[in-house]
Amino acid sequence: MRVLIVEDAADMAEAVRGHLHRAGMTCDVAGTVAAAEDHLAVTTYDALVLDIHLPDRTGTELLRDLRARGLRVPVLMLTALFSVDDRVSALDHGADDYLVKPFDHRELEARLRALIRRNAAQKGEELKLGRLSWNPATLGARVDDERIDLTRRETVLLGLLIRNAGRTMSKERLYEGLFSFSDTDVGLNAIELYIARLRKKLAGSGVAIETRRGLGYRMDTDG
Amino acid sequence: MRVLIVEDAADMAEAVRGHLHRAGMTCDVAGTVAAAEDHLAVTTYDALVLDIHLPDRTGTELLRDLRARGLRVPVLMLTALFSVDDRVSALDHGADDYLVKPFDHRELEARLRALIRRNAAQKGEELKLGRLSWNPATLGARVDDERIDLTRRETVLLGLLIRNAGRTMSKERLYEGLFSFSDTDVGLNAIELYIARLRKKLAGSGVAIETRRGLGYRMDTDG
DNA sequence: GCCAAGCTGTCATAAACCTGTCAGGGCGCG
DNA sequence: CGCGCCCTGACAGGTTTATGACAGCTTGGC
Repeated sequence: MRVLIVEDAADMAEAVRGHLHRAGMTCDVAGTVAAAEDHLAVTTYDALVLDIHLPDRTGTELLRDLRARGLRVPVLMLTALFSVDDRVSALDHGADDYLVKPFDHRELEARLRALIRRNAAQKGEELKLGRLSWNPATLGARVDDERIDLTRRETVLLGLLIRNAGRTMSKERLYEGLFSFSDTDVGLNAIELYIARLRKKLAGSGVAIETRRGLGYRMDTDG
Repeated sequence: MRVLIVEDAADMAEAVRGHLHRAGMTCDVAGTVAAAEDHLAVTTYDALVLDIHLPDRTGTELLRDLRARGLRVPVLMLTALFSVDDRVSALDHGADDYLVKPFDHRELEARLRALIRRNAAQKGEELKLGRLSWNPATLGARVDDERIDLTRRETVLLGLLIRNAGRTMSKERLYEGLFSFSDTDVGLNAIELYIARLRKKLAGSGVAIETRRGLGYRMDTDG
């Protein structure tokens, strides 16, 4: 769950970030459209929270550009105006939902979750590999019918690997998925650590995490 | 049991909310079709109580749209008119039941419960797990044949957990099911509290509520 | 109405355990 | 062989969860 918040009012942005973070989402903040585009060029997000009024350009313009480029990431617009025109305009430009300021943080969270879930549902659930299966909805992993308990980070890491089974994931890519920019100063070593822990818990599952020296890791059926 | 009340007369809406609340249901109120749609976009309800006459559009139109979208949530219509036409019209548009104002609140509650039960019946009744059983219709819980007394919130929480037995439910998800938007400022901590209380009452029932740190809670047979 | 009983949710404190660093050693590749 | 990358056990924080005590509200009985 990685979310980009595009909002120039620093206190507002921080408040939203705090709430979503507590809700288990990883958040980055951009104060301008330019900054937002920089983030988007580098990282893949599960959703955007987008203010309409920004210093350099309007959020609507950013949204239109994104859709023109074929990006289908869920977007929730924020607006200070309660006007049907604004709402229609936002939805016309490809927003998935909108919210009028001031809003209840729990409502923002709930709607965002709904958007992300809706989006994720289209991609299909319950991934399997060898005798291992993983369900992103229930956060459960099983080998045959026996459950394996994973911690939060292990769960995220397994998700990244199994969704890209057969492909080599660079350590940096995994790092990005696992930690947000605000997780200050976590060493790359942490990835190695979680790979090791995951390997231990996945022993005998018919699935292996191969090390590809200098390139990254690849999950695949073992043997 | 989460119910959305769509009614523009505030006093009427509040009265209904009060009664259903006392009957152990979690209620949200929407005064317009637009507001109702916003709620529906965010949350899943077990039933709708829908007035026909609303400020922006008619309840019938909302109902038709819902059915067109394939939503099969049980809907009980309220109408001030005693007219066979109105009744037929409502049922034609996909309402499951209707009630003519003024009505007895106990009747509303009974019919609503019947609708929910009918809907739940399709999904299978009387949930069992270990030596614990829970009846969604009567909201009663038993261990073997001995009844255990649960408070309202405990009942709702048990329902959420047992319906999703074996699945990890995030604290936020439980929170959504347990508290409505009008329960202002209830801390997430409250979930932990009710988990603790439920665990105490469920001791020796063969059922355990496991903590998955950072992820949520999971109910399952213990041992 | 009024009172008692019980349900609710907050707070503070303690416990549990997840996280990430470090360091020592292993292994592959040039 | 040597360098650099990777593995992994142990450990110190730090964050999340558990739980008892308490005050405000509701509810139901009288």
